[in-house]
Amino acid sequence: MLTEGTRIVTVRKRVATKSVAPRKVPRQRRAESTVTVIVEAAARILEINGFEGFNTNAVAGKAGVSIGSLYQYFRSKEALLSALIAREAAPLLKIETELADMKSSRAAIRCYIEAGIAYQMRRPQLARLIDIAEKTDMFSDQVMGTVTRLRTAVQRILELPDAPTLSDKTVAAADVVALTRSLIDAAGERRDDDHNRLLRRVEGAIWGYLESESMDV
Amino acid sequence: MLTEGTRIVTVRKRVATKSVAPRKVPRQRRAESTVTVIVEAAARILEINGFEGFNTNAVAGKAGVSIGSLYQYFRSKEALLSALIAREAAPLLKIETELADMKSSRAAIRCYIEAGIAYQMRRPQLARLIDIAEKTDMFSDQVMGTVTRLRTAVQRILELPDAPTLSDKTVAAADVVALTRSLIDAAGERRDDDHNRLLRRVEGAIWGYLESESMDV
Amino acid sequence: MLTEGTRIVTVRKRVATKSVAPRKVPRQRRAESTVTVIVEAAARILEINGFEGFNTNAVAGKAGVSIGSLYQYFRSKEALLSALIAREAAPLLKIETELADMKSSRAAIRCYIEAGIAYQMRRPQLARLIDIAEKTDMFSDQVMGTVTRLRTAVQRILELPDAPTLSDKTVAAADVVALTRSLIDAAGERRDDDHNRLLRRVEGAIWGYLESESMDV
Amino acid sequence: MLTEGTRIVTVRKRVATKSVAPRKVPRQRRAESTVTVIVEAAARILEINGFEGFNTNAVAGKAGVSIGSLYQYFRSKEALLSALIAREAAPLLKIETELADMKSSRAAIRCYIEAGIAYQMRRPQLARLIDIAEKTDMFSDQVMGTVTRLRTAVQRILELPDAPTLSDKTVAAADVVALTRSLIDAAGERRDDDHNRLLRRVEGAIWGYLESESMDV
DNA sequence: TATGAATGAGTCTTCATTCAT
DNA sequence: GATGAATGAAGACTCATTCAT
Repeated sequence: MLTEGTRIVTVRKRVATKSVAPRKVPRQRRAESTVTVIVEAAARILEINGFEGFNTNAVAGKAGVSIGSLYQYFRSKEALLSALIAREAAPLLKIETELADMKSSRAAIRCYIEAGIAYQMRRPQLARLIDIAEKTDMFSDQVMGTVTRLRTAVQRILELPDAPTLSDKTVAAADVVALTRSLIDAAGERRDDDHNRLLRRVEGAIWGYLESESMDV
Repeated sequence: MLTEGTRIVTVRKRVATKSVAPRKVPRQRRAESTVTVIVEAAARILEINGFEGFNTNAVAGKAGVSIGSLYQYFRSKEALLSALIAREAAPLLKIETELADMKSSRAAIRCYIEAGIAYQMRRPQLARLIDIAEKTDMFSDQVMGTVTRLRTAVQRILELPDAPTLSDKTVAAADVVALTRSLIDAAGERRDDDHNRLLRRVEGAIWGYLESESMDV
Repeated sequence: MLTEGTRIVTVRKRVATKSVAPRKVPRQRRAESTVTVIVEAAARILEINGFEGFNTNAVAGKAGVSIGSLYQYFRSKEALLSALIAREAAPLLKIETELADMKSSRAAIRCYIEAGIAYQMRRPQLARLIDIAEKTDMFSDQVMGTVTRLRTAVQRILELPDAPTLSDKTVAAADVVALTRSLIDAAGERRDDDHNRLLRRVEGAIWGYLESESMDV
Repeated sequence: MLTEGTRIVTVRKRVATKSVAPRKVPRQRRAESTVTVIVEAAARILEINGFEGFNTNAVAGKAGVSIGSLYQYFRSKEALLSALIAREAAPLLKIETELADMKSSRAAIRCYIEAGIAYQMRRPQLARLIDIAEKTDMFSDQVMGTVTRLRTAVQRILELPDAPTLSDKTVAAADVVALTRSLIDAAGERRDDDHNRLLRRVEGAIWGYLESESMDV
C-alpha cells in the first residue's frame, strides 16, 4: 500500500499584481538561446520531478545558468511557467488557421481532435501537468488565452452550415474542448497510444454530445 | 551553578513513509466535533482562498482551534486534505450499492450521472479544487480509491446484458468516468445549473462514445 | 554507509527554576503502583526508542495511563527522568554501607567495581543513556547526588590505612569513578559480558592510576 | 477575476535518508568565510548555551547571517553539528601520522595522551559537549570515523615490538581510548589545568590497565 | 483522582527573489 | 550581461503542559 510521504500542494503569493510579461526581450542571439534553454529546462524538471521539484533554482541548475540569469529573463516563477505553457500551446494553436479554411464540420472536428492528440502524445507527462497548472487558475490570462482561442476555433466549426443546429454554441464549444481534453488525458494516463481508436472514441463522444443538443428534426 | 528548568535531550527523526491514516480516534464528543470543525474549515479555506491559502495554520485559525489540535487528529497537511476528499467523496460513493441493483444500463448510467451532478452542484468550487488535488496524484491511494471505485461501478453497468458490446470495458469505464467529470466540471465553471440539460448532454456524450466503441452490428 | 535521518539534539527549557521534587507523595497503594509503572515505562521507552522517542505522551501511553496522571505524579518531564535516574542509581548506592565496613582498600575497590559492573549489566542500554543524560548536566542536583555519593564512598576507601598515600584524594576519587564508568561503558558498548576480565582490567587501570599518584617511596 | 501574483503549485516530499554531506561547496571567498563564521557561531552557541540553546536560528543569528545562508551550506542542523565535530576532530586526528613513525610504545602513548589533552584544553566546554553529542550516536559515521581512527592509531601503538603482549589488542585499544578520554574530561570538568599531572595520571591508568592484561611473564 | 482534549511557543526548513561583485 | 551569495517570509510540525469534564 503506497502511503509514501508526498506532502501537499502549497502555493506562494508574492505581490498583488505582477505582470507575467517577459522582462526583457532578448536581443542577442546568445540571450535568445538562454531563454530557450531555460524554458526547456523548466519542461524537463516538470516532467521528471513534477510540481514537487519545480523551483527556480532547480530550473536554473538544469539549464546550466545562474539563478540570476533566469530572473534576468523571467520576472517570476509564474512568468516562467507561463512562458512554458505558451510554448507548449503554440503548436496546438496553429490549427486555428487550418481550421478557419475548412468547410466540413466533421472534417474540422477530426482535425481539431488530431491536433489535440498530437499535442498530448508528444510529451504526455508535460501535457498532463500543464493541464493541471492551467486549472489552478494561476496564469489565468495565459490560459484563458489558450483555452479561449481553442473554444473560439471550435465554435467557428459549430457555425459551419453543415453543423447541427445548436441552441447555445458557446456552451457546446466549451464542452467539446473539455470533453476532448479529458478523453485524451485519460488515454495518456493509461499510456494508451492507439491513435486511431482514440480519435474514433473522441469523435463518438463529441457527435453524441452534439446530436443530443441538436435541434434538428 | 546552573539549576534551572527542564532541559531534556530529544532527537527527531524524519520518517520515510507517512501514513495518511487518522492519527487518533476522537473518543469524547468534544473531540469528534473538533475533527468535524477542522475538516469543514479546510473545505472553506479551499473554497475561498484556493490552494494558495490552504495552510494548516489558516485552517486551524478558521476552525477556531489551535494548530496543535489540528495535528492531534491529522498526521499532516496531506492527511487533512485526504480526509476532506474522503468526506466529499462519501456521498458520491454511496451510489455504488444503488447501481448494483439496477438492471437497465441506460437507467444506471443516468443514475450515475445524476450522482455526479449532485456532487458537483453542492459545492462547485470545492469539487473543482478537489478534482485538481486528486490529479496531482498526491494522495494516490485515497483518490485511486474514489476513482477506481467509480470506474468499477461503471464497468459493472457496462457488463449488464442490455449494454452495448464493447471490446475493452475497462477502458470504456475509465473514459466514461473522465468524460462525465469533465462535462460536469465545465458546467460548474460557467455556473450553469440547468440540471436537466446537463444530464442530457452528458448522456449524449456517453452514449455517443459507447456506440462508437460498440461492436454490435 | 549509514547516513540516515537522525535529526539532532534539541532541548527545551520551560521555566527558570523548577523543583524536581516529587509533586505528590502517593498515599494510596494504587497511586504507588502508578508511579512505579510510569517510571518503568520511561525506562522502556528510553531503552527502545532512545532520547528520540522519550516524550511524556509516549511514556504515559506505554504506561497505560493518561498524560494527566503522569503530570499528577511528576512535575515535569525532567522530574520523571530524575526519578528514573534515582531508581536506577539506588542499587548502586546501596554499596555505600557495605563499603563503609570494609578495611581493605583492595577489597573495597573490587567491591565497588563489581557493583558498577552489576549495574551496567542489568540494563546496559538504559545505563548508557542515563549516563549521557547525567552528563548533559540537566538534573544537576540528582546526578550530583549520585556521582557525589559514589565519589565520597570511593574517597573513604582511599582514606583507609592500607591505601596508597595520595596528595589529593578528592581528585583521585573522582578520577576512579570516571575511569571505572568509562571502562564498564566501553565493555557494555561492545556487548562484552566477560565479567571477570572486565573486573581485572578496571582494577589494573585503577591501581595503575593510584600508584602513579602515590607518594609512597 | 483573480489575476494576482505568483501562485505556484509545489509539493514537498520528506526524504527518507538525509545525508550530512555538505550541500554546496563555497566558491567565492565570501561564501567560504560565511561557512567558517557559521561553524564558529555553532561552537560558541554550544559552549555558551549548551544543547539547550543550540538551534539553527540562534546559530545564524550569532553568525550574523540569515537562516537561509546557513541552510545554503548545511543540509540540516545535524549536518552543521557534524561539520563542527569534524572541525574539532581534525587537529586530534593529525597525530595519526606522527604516531605512525614512532618506535617506542611508551613515547607514542604519551604523545597520544598529550594530543588528547591539548584538544580538551583548547575549548573544554566545547570538547565536553561534542563528546556527549558523539555518544548519542547520531552522526554515527562522523563519529565512528573519529573514534575508530583513534582506536586504530592506538592499536598500532600496541602492536609495536616493545608493547606488552596482549590477548585482544582491539579491545585494549578501545579501552585505552575510552579511559584516556574519561580522565581528561574529568579534569576538564573540575577546571584542572595541570597538564603534567594529568598526563602522569592518564599514563598510570593506561599502563596499569595494559599490565593487567599483559601475558608477559 | 483520572482522563484526554486542547494549547501554542518554539524549531526546522524551503524557496522565490534581490543585489553586490 | 552573468554570477551566485545572501535574504527572510512563510509554513509544517512537535511536544511539554494545562485544565475542563
